[in-house]
Amino acid sequence: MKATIYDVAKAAGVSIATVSKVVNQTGNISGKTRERVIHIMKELQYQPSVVASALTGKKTSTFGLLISDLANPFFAEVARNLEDQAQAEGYSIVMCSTDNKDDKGLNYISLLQRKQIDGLIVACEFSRWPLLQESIPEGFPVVLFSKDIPSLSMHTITVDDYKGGYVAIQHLIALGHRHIGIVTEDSPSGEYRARGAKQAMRDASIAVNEDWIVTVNSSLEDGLAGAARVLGTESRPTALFTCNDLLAVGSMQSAQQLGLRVPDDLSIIGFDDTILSRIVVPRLTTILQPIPEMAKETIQLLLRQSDTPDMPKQKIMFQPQLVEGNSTTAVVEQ
Amino acid sequence: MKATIYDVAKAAGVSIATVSKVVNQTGNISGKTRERVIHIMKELQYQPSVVASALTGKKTSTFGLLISDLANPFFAEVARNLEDQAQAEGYSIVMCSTDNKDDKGLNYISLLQRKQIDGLIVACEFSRWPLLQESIPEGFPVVLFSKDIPSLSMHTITVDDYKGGYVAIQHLIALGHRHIGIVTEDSPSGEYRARGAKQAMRDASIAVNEDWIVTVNSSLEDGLAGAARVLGTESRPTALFTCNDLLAVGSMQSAQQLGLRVPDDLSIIGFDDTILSRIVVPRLTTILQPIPEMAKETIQLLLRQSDTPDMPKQKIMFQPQLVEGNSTTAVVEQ
DNA sequence: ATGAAAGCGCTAACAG
DNA sequence: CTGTTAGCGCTTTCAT
Repeated sequence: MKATIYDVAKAAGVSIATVSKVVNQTGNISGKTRERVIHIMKELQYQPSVVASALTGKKTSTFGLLISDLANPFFAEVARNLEDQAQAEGYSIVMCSTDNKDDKGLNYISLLQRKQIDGLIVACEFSRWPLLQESIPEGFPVVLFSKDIPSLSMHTITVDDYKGGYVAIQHLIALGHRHIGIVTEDSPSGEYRARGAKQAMRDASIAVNEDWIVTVNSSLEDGLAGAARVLGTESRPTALFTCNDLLAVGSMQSAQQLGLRVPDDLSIIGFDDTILSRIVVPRLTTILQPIPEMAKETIQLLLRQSDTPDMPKQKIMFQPQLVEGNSTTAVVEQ
Repeated sequence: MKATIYDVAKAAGVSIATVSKVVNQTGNISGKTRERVIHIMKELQYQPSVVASALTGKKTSTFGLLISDLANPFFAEVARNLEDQAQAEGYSIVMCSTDNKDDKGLNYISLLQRKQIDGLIVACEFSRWPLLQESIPEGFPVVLFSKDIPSLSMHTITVDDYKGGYVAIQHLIALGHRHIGIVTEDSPSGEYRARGAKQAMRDASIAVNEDWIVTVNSSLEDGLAGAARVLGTESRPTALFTCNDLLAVGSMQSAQQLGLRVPDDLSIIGFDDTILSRIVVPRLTTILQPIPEMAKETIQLLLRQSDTPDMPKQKIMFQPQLVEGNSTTAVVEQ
């Protein structure tokens, strides 16, 4: 059987209160007894039970993560970084893929609460966001990761999607492109990105051609099909901005199928800078989200909420960053 | 405050034992009282505390997963599938990336034990495997996922790596290749795969050219560099078998840099069938691991171990499967 | 500086 | 069919 605090107390000839104090470094314990207790603990390989201590109102040192799909490279990277940061603070993370289904998400939330997690990171979509808000007790530590739902009163870590879209287009414009298409995803961040993109075009007095703007789901196939719709138009654009890397890769494949060379015949710029962008040839030009920093801030925000339950809600927005690959190039003068 | 079993009992005018019984569907409770209690539970939004019940010796309904690197697409997919299967059984998973570092792994194991997880899935490497064995109590549910360490007495779920390598080479041979290189990873499964590959060559009376066999770490760059070493030889092979998809992609890039077209000048076959293989052009021919089935069996094995602690150790080996992409083609007669 | 004792929320005999 | 009660392993006053 595993050793308990009683076993240690008995073997050390002290009370369990004393053992508890040396474990938690609380109260006043003489150097001698501390030594002795510590020695015995080693000997017995005593491991304090998180479960028991959680029952007395202490932390479980566990966070929950609701994520769209762990198998998606972008989210996998997010999960990995969150875990690293949590681990550095002595926390572990229970990860839950919701596929952006409200009921799955709500089920997980209820389950995680029963498990008494110390905080929740939401990195998935909800079709009815208020449900989320309702199912979480007031004052419970939560951070919305990488999505900003203005109607929700919650701490939020995002990248500036609008700016990201804007920067992407600026890059294309700087390369001389005047005919730009957009393949966007049907999601809040997708919208922001597209909106920023359009604004950049307007600010440069470039016509926004609605025929060159398509909204699709987020899969390779959708990217391929979406790009095909744009590229199949009579007068196709010379450059394409896609709202994420997966769509960008799909678009590259579409271009190839149509006999268009990237970047010579068509420049493509993606978003996220996932591993995919490094895999494809040519290396994708894309907009990077500073995931490590965002993850760090997320964990810190969660931690701070535990100490300060009624902390004013923060929205922290990180700046996206252009990563130049080889999928974009200067437009060739006709 | 959250409602406890006492609140429910009081509101329903029964004892906590009764409430406990209706919650756990144990004992005999009259229909009427059950109804009433259930009603009150809803009203109070009562959520039984997993922590408290775990303290009385019940399960935490939580598994731990030690994985090399969640951000790696292959492992991300493994994690996702494990989580799905666990979720279907009412379990959640705490995920821990170890980067294959022994100390990280051991730390996690100790932490997870303190959290009283019900089982552990090990999907990472250890340089000193016995450490693993030692740090886990006899009879504690564990499954080794996708790695077979013969010296360890543990339940194991693997794919037949040897066979996978064998099949890969058979495929190349069937296409007429007689000059085959291997880019393998420095890991147990990598070795099995390479070994199977060599055997297939011998069985077909094909010379195994050691100059065409390189062992590298597992990264895109390593794949690129490794392939370059092989392809740079005086008389390069017409086909390459790489021990995983990442290395395959790296090899494709190397081929491209050398001006070799895939598959016309060089056939490449990978291993794992990750998302990467679907991303690249041409679509990678690769050897698939049936991850969903493996994940399912893993969870079941964990579950069964809880019921039958002294269950005889099983090693379940799944069959790999060839997925034909466009990165391999018949060798052109000179 | 140390210990006794009362809980934390729940389960499981054991009574009734 | 329902309730009483003794823990589960730990934390935390409050005494000593």
